[in-house]
Amino acid sequence: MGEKLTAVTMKTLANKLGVSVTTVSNAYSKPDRLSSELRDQILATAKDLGYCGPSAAGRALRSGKTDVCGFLFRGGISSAFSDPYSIMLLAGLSEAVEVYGASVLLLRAPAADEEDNQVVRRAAIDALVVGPTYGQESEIEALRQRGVRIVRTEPSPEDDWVTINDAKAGRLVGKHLAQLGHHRIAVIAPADTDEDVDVFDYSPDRLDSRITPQPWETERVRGLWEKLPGAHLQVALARDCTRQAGREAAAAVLDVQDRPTAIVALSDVLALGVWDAASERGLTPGRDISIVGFDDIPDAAFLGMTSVHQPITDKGRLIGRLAMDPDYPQRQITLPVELIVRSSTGPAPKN
Amino acid sequence: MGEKLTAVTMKTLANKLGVSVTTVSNAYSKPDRLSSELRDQILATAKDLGYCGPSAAGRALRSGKTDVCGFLFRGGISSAFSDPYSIMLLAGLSEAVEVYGASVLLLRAPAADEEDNQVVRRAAIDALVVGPTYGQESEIEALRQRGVRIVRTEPSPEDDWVTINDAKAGRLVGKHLAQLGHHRIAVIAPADTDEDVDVFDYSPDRLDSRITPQPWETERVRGLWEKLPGAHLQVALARDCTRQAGREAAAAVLDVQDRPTAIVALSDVLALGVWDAASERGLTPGRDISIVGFDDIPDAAFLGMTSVHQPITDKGRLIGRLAMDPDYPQRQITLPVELIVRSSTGPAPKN
DNA sequence: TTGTAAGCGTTATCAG
DNA sequence: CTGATAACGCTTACAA
Repeated sequence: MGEKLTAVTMKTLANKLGVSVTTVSNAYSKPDRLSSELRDQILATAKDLGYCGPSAAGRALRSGKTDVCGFLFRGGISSAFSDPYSIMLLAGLSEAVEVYGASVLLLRAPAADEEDNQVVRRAAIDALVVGPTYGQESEIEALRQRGVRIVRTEPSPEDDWVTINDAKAGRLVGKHLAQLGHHRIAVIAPADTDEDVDVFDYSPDRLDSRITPQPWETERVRGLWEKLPGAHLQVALARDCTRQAGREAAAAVLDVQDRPTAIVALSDVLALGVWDAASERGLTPGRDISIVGFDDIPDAAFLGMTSVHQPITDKGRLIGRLAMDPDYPQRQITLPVELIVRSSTGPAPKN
Repeated sequence: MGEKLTAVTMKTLANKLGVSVTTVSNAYSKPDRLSSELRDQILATAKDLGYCGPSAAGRALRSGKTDVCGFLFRGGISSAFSDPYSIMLLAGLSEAVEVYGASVLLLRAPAADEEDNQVVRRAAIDALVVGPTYGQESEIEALRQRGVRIVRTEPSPEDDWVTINDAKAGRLVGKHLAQLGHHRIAVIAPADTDEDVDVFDYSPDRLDSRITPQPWETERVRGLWEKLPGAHLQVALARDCTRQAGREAAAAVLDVQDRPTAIVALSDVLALGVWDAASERGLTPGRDISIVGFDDIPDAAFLGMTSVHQPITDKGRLIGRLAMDPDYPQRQITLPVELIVRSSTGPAPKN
């Protein structure tokens, strides 16, 4: 008994050394404001007493800085981890954020029907990275009012963003397929719905009426359509953005009389599923059927997938810089895209 | 001018409503301590004034709780994101942690030569998840002293952990290969070094002398060895735990006179690289050469990889529970492993 | 059911 | 170069 279990704080150090708390604080955050001998002495006693640096909470409360960058996931976190795109983005983001001595906090966006999500609102963060817009923006608004810097992956008037030109990406694919003589084309789009695979002839309105497409989806299809005048463009909705869903959606357009000669998946993960479906039917990609994806993820590149490359990791890095550095000059950035032609596309088979 | 830009706090609300700060606080954290009318009124004015809930910093400072679970990455964050194992673990972890209203903070473990990493020490977290032990444990020690709960993926006397029996996993593979009549076997192990691929005959000491293997590596090889008495066991070191590194390491053991009839990669990512290397040489896995991996990740399963399954996502979930719930009864858990035989293994070719 | 007062650990400000 | 003092926004005893 009589055992004193007080936490070691700056005060403890200050008392022990006969200096003020301010000086101890300065030893950590403002090294140039005290003699280096005193600083060394303070750091040494800190190690002695088992003091492990300024507490994040105290620091955050007083200075408002947390050195944490939030990353908001749409829907379940698991979905984000099953998508190489998110993961590569996250990798780049973490890398950049690290340079500023900060870390990344994973935040799950509340579902549209959730009242108000305390988890996101309460987050102690300096900046928040937001992916494709999701229904409920109120949490983001709340954070913005608290002074949290918002960085997006899609254009937004009031926030910073790093994006690509999705319409152009679509056009690159459209042009490529037109040159190869494709006329019957199917688009596989993620629907984020629980319903069965749905197939319909494309028109902008009809797409909007079936799902609430995210801007990048709308834009990609629009660009594609623009370069394929007169083509027969179908859309098949995939349950979600996974390989398996892509496979199922592809099955729906492949198992019919006049199957398309080319399938465009709105992301490479889906395209991999398309590849699976084609292979299972004895179709060789690039010869019997052309397959195109977007994003150019390694797994797809490895197989020889023709895809629209975007610098995902660089995008993440840039987002990280914008998030952590308020003085970074360019705050709304469009990154280049490029069509990488590989073996999965070829001339439309004549039959 | 004269514009007052004060942050909206509980005090603002309290003044506006003529109640005390305590009551406002209770409206958020202890709803049963005030009448529901008053609570509703408070929440309404909060929305009015644009108050977005208790600030994490204040809360953390006063109560000590942050509702954040740290996840410590070995080496660069990028490496963790390139490994499906880490990603699946993280997915399970996030899922569980979310249930407790908490989020996950990604922390990069400092390199062995870094003095003291403020980023990890300062982290405002309730619990820390630590993967395979890395050299410098002092950061972890510091956090433990601050009352941060430590959960590991490998057995540790003083902390909580969730692990698998790696030796048993190795034995399952050894037994399987023995039954198939394999005698010349190569093991691909990740070395985390920049040196060239190194190949040597296995013995426990020799492995330790070449690299500093992590416990799970040592155990897996030991188990394997145990069930393969008299076999010729080689070890090839891969640069890191990536598909490409696995491919390079496999090349080194395949391009020789008496190549092994079976290759055991210590993780499925490496095994995929082995598969690549074999295919490039016209060898069909399961017929011309047997390939076995560990972890049973989807990409490998898809190809037909024989692998030791471990419930990675469940492991993550369990770790999350241990991290967030101090009262969870079982605190040191070993999860089952199971050999899944697929097409990548077959009888040793006689030649 | 509500209020009062103290203090969590830090940093900003200003004075020596 | 160093120090005293006052917040930062919240929760927690305890008191009413």
